[in-house]
Amino acid sequence: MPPDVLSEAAVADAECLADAGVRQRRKEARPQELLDAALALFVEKGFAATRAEEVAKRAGVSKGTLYLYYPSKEELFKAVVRRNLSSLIAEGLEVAGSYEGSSADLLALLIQTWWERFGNTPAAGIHKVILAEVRNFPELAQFYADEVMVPADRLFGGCVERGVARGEFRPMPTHEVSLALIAPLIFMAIHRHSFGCCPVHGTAEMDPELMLKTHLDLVLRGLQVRPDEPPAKTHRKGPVKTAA
Amino acid sequence: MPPDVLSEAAVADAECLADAGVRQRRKEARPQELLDAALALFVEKGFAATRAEEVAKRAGVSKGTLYLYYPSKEELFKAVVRRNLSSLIAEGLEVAGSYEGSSADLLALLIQTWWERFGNTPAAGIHKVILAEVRNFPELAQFYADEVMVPADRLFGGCVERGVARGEFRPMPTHEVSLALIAPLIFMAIHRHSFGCCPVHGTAEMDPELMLKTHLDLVLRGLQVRPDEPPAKTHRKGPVKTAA
Amino acid sequence: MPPDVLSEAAVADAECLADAGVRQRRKEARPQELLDAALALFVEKGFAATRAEEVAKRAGVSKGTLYLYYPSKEELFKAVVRRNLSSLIAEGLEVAGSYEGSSADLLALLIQTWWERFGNTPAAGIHKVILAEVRNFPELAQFYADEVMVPADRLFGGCVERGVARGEFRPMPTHEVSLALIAPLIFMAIHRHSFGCCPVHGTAEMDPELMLKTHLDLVLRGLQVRPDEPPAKTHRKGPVKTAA
Amino acid sequence: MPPDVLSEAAVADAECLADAGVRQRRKEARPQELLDAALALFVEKGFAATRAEEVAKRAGVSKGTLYLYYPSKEELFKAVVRRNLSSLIAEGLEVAGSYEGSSADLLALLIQTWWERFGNTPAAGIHKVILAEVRNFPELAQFYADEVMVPADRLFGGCVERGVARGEFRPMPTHEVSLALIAPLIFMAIHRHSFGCCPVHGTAEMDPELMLKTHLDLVLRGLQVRPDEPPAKTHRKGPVKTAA
DNA sequence: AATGAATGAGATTTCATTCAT
DNA sequence: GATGAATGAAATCTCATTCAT
Repeated sequence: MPPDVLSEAAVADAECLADAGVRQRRKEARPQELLDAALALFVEKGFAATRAEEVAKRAGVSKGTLYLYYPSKEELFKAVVRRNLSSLIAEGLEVAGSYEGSSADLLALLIQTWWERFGNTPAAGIHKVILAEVRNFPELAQFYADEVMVPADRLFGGCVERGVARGEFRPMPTHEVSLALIAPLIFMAIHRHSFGCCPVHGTAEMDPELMLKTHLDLVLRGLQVRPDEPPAKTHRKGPVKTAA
Repeated sequence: MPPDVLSEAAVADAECLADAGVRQRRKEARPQELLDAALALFVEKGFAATRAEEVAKRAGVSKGTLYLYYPSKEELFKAVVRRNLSSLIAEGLEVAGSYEGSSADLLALLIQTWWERFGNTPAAGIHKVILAEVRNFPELAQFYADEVMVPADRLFGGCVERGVARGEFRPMPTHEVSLALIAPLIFMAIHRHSFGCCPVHGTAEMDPELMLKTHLDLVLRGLQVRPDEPPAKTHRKGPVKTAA
Repeated sequence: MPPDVLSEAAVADAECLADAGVRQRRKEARPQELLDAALALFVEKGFAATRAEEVAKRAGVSKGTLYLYYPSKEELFKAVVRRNLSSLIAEGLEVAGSYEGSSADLLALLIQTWWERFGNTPAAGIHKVILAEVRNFPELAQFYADEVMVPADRLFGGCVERGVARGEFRPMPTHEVSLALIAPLIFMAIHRHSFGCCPVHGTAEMDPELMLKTHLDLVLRGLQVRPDEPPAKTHRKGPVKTAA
Repeated sequence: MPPDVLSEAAVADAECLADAGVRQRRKEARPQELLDAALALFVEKGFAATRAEEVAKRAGVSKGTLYLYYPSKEELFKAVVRRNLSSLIAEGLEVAGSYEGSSADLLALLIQTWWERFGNTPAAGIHKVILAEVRNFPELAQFYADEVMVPADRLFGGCVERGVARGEFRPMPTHEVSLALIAPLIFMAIHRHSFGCCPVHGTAEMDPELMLKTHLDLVLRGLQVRPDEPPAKTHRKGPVKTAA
């Protein structure tokens, strides 16, 4: 829907005789304003509990206008997901591709970047919504897998393999390590969007920076070949080497 | 009139002991049946998207009957949480309390047990629901923190501290390590309840057992003092050294 | 649930062969107990807002038992009305028939008696319910007219006519005077059942006794022929002269 | 069904092309249309027995629209009460304030006006509903007392006191006289809304005008000082003398 | 006769969506 | 294009009534 809607809008704008100004700017900004409003609300309340009218109000338009741009709440939801996740991975792959330093440093950089650019961002809340609602929107599953899970696995997994190939890391099951790397990050992001807002008695305030550092410390040390160890032989699951 | 009525009653009473009443038995089984149905549906669809009538139907009763046992959908949900989570931690604490072996083995045992008794169980899906909807039900936040998060932190954190105290583990920030330990487990559990059902193209089938082993391998190795290292000084809450 | 009921039943069962007593007595008392409970609740909450189960509980029986005696809530309501209104008038007519004193004294006596025997009694609340619900139960209209309105009119109207005939009262439209006599009484009774329970700020506490006396004083003085007046000619249904 | 709605709609249709907003006009008319529909139904069936959807249908709108204007049935009811009762007393007090004639004539005027402007109007049926349901809506009690009972007492009571002060009336307990004055009026109004619709066999058709005149005649004659009487000393709240 | 678990029609209320202006 | 009044399907929850025990 977005593409043709937008091009139609462009035509309409061209016909718009006099003003072409404020209105113009606003009209083109509309979809993004609506997606931003929707993201914020979906992340806060979830899909079902977010009312369409609220999204419209937060975007500064009326309920009717929302439906001018997105034919249903469900389509709006999908558009939010697409918009916010699709561009995520490219950047990471780019960074990884041209990196020259040690694999440990690369992993540290990727994780730090992920956190700054995404985990610490409202968009990270989308994971919460996806995980929660994917079973109610089965078509999202494939989308999420393609857009997020597979690339993330490739990114982090690739980095692990690089380390193994260069003799920096022990050979380990790539896929599983990749998950062990990313899971605490996503979990922490989700957590902050669920509990972070209204702090709860008895739970220590979590410091994400410390958490990040600790996690990285643990995993890198877990991955790295110890000075005293002989480089292990390859086996397990084909190309992946086990530790012991 | 009275005599025969009463003798009839006596006969009835006599039979009463034998069958005790299908009705009776059903009545006693109801709460569990309802909780099971509710758990399954909440986990599948989330709280808001689950209709009360659906829960009733799955439990084989009518809408009205559900409300005979739980006064509202929200109370039903709390009952589900209580029933499925509250007894979990106690057992773990007990095991940990009397354990004699190494801290690494204890952690391995706890994680393995957690997975078998909970993570690999429908009840693990509750985490998904809680994370997704806790902001709409603030009282649940505290409830969940008290019942689940705090005890879990105590259990795993305690184990880490034990290892540090015994010189087996490097000194590290307990709370953060605890989270790094548990996050991948919960994440995996949630993931299985979101995506596990309808497998998605392009994603490798995740093998939880391997994942568990790998995660444990990574983290334990990350925690443990290296043979060549001098036993580090205790410094909790201090700056953490990165492995690299 | 009421313990006395249960223990009583237990006792009855124990004595079972011999007694035929308590149970019997209870069974015969049931309808009245149910009607009393229903009266109290209907008067307090109205017909629609009274739940059948509440009536049963107040009568010390189970919901099912209520339906053993009355086939529906509606029939129960009618039975309550019948039971509580039907015997009201007879007594008054009896008193009036044999009275020897002045008509003013007779009216005073009737009104006082009405108040003591009925107006000041829970049963007076029925008027409230009838007036409120008669349009939802059209058949009650005729019943109420026959059992209450017509006899009351006859009682008080007859007394007025007696006074007129004996030259004590001015000739006035009997029916209207009768209504003017009874209306404040019923109104006061209803009022006490509506507002009397939870006193309201700003309204003076009403003293029913004083109200009664004042009303009687006003009306009797309004009715009675003045010493200085020539005894007026009878003219029912003719135009009524205003006092001023 | 509602004539006003239909005629308005017809007018609107006629102007349709030119106008700039049937919708607008309808929107402004809505609250009154809804209140009228609600008044009619509440008076006919009572609060609990009136379904919100029925009110909407009678006002010519859908269920949802009703809730656009009033957030709950209870609020709708309060709005009906406010709209129909709150402006009533002001007018009376105004009339009374500037009146120059005798107190008897003033009372006659007030009562006549009350009847024409209110008692003989659908709004009078509200009294029925209030009395019947006030115990289920305790906050209405205070509202009704403030808006209706206290002002009415002040109006009529003030008039009685005026008569006493000017030597026209015997000194009597103001509050009680006030009630004795108003009670038959309200009672009659309620009665007409309960029984007036479907006439009942055996009860004389009540002529409200005659009833009003008779009541007024009785009470005024009861109140007024007799020519042969010495003007009594003031003694409020003291024991009241019976006429006989 | 008595019970109370079970039912399901029905009431209130919400909200995604439409459409006249 | 933009609005927001209007709609009605659907969800939660209640309660009169039934019926197996």
